[in-house]
Amino acid sequence: MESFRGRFTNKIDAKGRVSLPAKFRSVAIAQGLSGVVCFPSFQGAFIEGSGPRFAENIDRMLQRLDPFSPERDMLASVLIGDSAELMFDSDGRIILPEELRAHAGITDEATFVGLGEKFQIWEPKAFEAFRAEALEKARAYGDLLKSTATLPPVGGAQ
Amino acid sequence: MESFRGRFTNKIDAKGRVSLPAKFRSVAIAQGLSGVVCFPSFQGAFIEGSGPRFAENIDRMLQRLDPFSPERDMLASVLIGDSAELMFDSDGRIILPEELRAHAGITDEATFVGLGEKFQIWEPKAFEAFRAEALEKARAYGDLLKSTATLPPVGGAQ
DNA sequence: CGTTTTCCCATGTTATCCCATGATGTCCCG
DNA sequence: CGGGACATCATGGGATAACATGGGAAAACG
Repeated sequence: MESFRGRFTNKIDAKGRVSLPAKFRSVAIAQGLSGVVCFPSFQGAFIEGSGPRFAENIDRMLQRLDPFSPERDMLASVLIGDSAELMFDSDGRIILPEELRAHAGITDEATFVGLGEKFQIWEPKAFEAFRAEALEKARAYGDLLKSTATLPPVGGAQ
Repeated sequence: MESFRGRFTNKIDAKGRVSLPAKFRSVAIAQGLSGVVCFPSFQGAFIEGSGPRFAENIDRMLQRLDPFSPERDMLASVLIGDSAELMFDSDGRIILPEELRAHAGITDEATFVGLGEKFQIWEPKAFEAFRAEALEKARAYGDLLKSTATLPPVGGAQ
């Protein structure tokens, strides 16, 4: 499988370990890493995650900027300094660092949501709320879809 | 791991020793040096650090400048003259020279921030302030990435 | 010689490895 | 079509290794 797909809620044990869903695991491994790269979203209270390929793309984009420019340093300290490469153990589990758990309000359970080339990790109830809201707004935004259908595509989702 | 990633705050002991984060250590060793190269930033009160690879890259960048220009001399005096190759001891610790600590205002704790090919060393509170600013500006700077990218947006779409 | 640096060891904490269990799902064969 | 053997997976626990940190002793330096 080549992209992160589906939704899974797993428990976090006393040691802070949580199983990365097996299907996500195989995506990361197919990209050449026995682990995933995670960082706090600056869009909301959840964690962004991806395989090494997406993470390397970010690195490469940053390297196009001048190596000592303030812009590069600021972007990198947010995108890389706040990120963590989480290798899974022999059973496919990862440990979410304290800062990431705090950012997402995660305590004893985590919801993994596949989004294609990347995925998100949510506190389960927070995700439910987000999803309900998204569903509600989708109705209102439905018009937008029609109206943009004839326009060139934007950056967004996949 | 091939690039410096994540953020770690370690203590400086009475002898001036501080552990280089284990993950940074393995990056440097993978580049062929049991140590790191550090020099004062000319952008602010923090220390720049890297493995040997990026350090050699800096040399190359300097060599492209006019050899007798004052600009080149000034850059070189900071990037090379003020730089130090800090080898880690048998436990993976380094000693930050007095001038570097003074430049960054570091006393008893140091925050290591991975930025990909290089990293920075900050006084913890100073970094917190910088990070708050960086987070604020990251969205604006995000355009820099998008415009240079043939790739999907980084911030996390929604 | 006294000061600083380097090496070695001790310790507590945290992460990692290894094995066990139960639950679920898959496949094969009757 | 049904049932059971087997694989996969999430989860838990104990043992082990890695790491950050502190301190002492030996070595280098001026």
